[in-house]
Amino acid sequence: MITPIRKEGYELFQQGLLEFAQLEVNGIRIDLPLLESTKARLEKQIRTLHDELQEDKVWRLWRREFGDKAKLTSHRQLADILFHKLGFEAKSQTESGQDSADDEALQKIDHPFVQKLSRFYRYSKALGTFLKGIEREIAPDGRLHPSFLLHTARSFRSSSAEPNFQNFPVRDKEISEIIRSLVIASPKSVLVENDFKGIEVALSAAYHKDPNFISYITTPGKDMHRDMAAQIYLLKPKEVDKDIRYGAKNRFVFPQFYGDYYLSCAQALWEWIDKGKLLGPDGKSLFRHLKRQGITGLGACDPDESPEEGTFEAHLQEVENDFWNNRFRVYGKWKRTWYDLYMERGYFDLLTGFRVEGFYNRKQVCNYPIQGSAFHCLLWSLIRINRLLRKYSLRSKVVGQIHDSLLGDVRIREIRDYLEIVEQVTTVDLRKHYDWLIVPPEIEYEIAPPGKSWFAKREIVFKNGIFTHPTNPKKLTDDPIRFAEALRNI
DNA sequence: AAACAGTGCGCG
DNA sequence: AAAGCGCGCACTGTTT
Repeated sequence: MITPIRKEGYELFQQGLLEFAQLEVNGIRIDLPLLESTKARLEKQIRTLHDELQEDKVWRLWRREFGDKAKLTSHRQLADILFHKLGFEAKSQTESGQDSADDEALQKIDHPFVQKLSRFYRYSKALGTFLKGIEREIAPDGRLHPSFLLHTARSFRSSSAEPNFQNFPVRDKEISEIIRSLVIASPKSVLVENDFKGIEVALSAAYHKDPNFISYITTPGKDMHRDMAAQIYLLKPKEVDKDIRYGAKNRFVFPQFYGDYYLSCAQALWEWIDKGKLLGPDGKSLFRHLKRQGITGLGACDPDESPEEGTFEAHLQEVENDFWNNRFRVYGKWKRTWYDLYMERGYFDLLTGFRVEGFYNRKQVCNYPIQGSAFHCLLWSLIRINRLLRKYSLRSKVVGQIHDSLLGDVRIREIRDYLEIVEQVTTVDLRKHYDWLIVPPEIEYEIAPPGKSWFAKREIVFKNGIFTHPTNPKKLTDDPIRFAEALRNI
């Protein structure tokens, strides 16, 4: 049960709904000829893979087992073939205790049929969910009009449907190119994406106010992911490279913030040494370095046994303990008292003007305020940006929203005006409005060159009306048309 | 035919 | 004490 406890929360959602409706009306332009050709190409690739798979002897076994009911797309059948007929060892189970045949499991099986099947599933997902979803939902104006909703997410964020615009592929570069290349700008326009930088981290700080945490975020040169990487992999901070830092950030720090625990982190971080091809200070495998530091192996990672000394899992237990009780002890204490207060009162309040009542577990109680009000910063900004776009009669439109980012379909002549509005609202007005935002919000700028798709977006730097290259501090230009031309060369 | 549970996978 | 949080959508296989 969500209730706005203050007029502010009520107005945020009421006005937010109106602006979401505006986004839905604006719609996202789709490259229709490319959609048709991409679909045909992908269908052919999938057919080929399907035919090749059906020539494999594993498929003959599969047919023998399931007869006419045999289907390459049945994970239930696949699990039976892999783990009961072919004798591969199942390494993970589903929630109901069945052997899991998801991609993580498939990647652990070194077999040509299984690896081809994994590719078949990847392409099938791109076609079935995304290409067909886009095709089905395209309106007569050649645009997608996804719905953006405020009444479905339990965490007080938004959701998107018909199609879900918030899960278009981005991490898998090959699939991302297939799908995001279809999203294009209107005539005389470019696509502009603005992401809040670390807005959930900023909200987290606003709730717990941990001084060390805040110092990490606001002090130039300080870097919590680098320091955690050093502690986790027993390195000096300056020995931490990009890949090592990436692993610490995404396999320890963020999972810990959301309530993960050392055993699952230890396994993920250990696996990353191999996957990320991590190297120690001597340029040889990081495994070797850890061994020299007295870490003999990962450990059994059995939740019922306490970790054996000298294992990576034992080390991670110490790292986790230090993380919550020393490094970020104020944050750790906030988690405990925040939950205790909820248990006592039966509700918790968000900084953005909502009261949350009902049954929630410890993690939900600690995560919802952060996730929810981080999104509310985006929502508040959207309302304000749309009003200013109308006030100045600009023809540029916001066309999509993904929790902490906005997608604009921006007239080339208006690029500078649009970005100035975004900058003013997200970094100045927002901070003034939510005075509890003790970490100043920052916004990032990505633009697709004229004539290019969403996939081709490039990061640029924009400050005080001037566009610059992200690495080369040389001023690009302050003229939007010349700037748009210059974008082609970034 | 429609509804449902289970599994899997895309995103922040 | 338990062991990341939040969404929407496709597909299988069963039940209504």
